[in-house]
Amino acid sequence: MVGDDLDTRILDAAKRCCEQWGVAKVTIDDIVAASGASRATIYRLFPGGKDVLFEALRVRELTDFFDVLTAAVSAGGDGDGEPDDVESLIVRLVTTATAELRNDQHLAIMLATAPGETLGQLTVEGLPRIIRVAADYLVPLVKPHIEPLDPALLIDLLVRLTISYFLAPSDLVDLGDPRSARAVLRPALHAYLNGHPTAC
Amino acid sequence: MVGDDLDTRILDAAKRCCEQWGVAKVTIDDIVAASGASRATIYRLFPGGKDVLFEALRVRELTDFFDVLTAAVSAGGDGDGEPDDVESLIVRLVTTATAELRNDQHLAIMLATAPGETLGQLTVEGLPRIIRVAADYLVPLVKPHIEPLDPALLIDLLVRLTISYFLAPSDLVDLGDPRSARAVLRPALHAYLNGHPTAC
DNA sequence: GACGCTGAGACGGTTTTCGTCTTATCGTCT
DNA sequence: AGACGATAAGACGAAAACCGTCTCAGCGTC
Repeated sequence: MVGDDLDTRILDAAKRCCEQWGVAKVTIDDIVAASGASRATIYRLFPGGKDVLFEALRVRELTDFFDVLTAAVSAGGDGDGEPDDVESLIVRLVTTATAELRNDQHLAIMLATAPGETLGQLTVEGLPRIIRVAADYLVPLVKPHIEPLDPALLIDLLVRLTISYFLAPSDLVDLGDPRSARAVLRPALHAYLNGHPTAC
Repeated sequence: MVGDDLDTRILDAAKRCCEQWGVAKVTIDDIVAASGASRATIYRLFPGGKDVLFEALRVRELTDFFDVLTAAVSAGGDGDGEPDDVESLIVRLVTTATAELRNDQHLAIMLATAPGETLGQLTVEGLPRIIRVAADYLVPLVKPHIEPLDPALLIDLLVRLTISYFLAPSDLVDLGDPRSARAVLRPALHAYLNGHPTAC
């Protein structure tokens, strides 16, 4: 932790400050105090101040998330020689992502201490980026299985569903459970693959 | 909750703000927004601003605490006709107070989100007031049993012990457990009653 | 209708925060 | 050793946030 890069140290400090006070209440000086870096250094590494810094933090959190997700999904291929069918791949993506969200300590704290800010990042301002990064990571994974259809649309849909069921769990569906996830996704997925993208 | 007194509404709002951001980061405008009261009203009810307001909040929390404590201890008198011996009374006080501290949701949140501030209120700046209020409530309870000794000294001691064991539980003592509490308190109590206030 | 209480918010003064800049220190490379 | 880049510390003026007070309008009560 101590020997990390300077920018990592600063982002970690910003993350801690965030958890304590919420983005809105954190000042650059708080991050200076928490990171041990000097004000000048912070502005050199993140020119633009708080906005740029927290933007960088969000990007890092997001890529970390998808690094873990893709690693877990790739490693978890059952036989790991023969690729599974699309449906199994999708189910594994969704269930793993759901589990990762539910285990995310930082996210839980942020939702508890600054629900407004955090919900915004998950559902409004932040959603386009989430979908973009998700596409970067996951399109290559699913594309070979569903060509020639557009994989980006599928990912877009899955991201929205996963986040919605994470934020507001349903009595009828549990996307953390492979059985339930498969039951929900199968019809939509087949419709999609047969050229009838789900209504909406 | 809505029909409460204005000052109660404002103090409740201040409490919520506190839990979210810690006293240091809360502004009058935050409390205005959270309470629905206007800035003018807040300054009229708490002339002096944030300091006075949070002071009032601490006093309220404190008196609430001891209201609950004395009610529980009084009601919990085993036969409730014949008064117990001093030792049993003291043990009941300490165990009940410990349980109340451990169940205090607000206190737990404050200790988690603003440990520095909160610890200060429990151990340094705030301790004199805690002891003073404790004395107001508890001296009448114990005085009849230990006259002609000074009950204030005993209360002072018990407050400090209870807070210390709450903040830093020991492997050897559990002041939430009557058996353990009695074992710890009996020797000190007897020494005190026999005119040898515990060394220190 | 007069009166008191309250919410809304304007206002100037103060404090905090920002973003830049300078200086001193430290480690590294030559 | 000496030059150099990176960094911590913190000074500085400008901008923003915050404070405490004040006015005013709305609303219920007498």
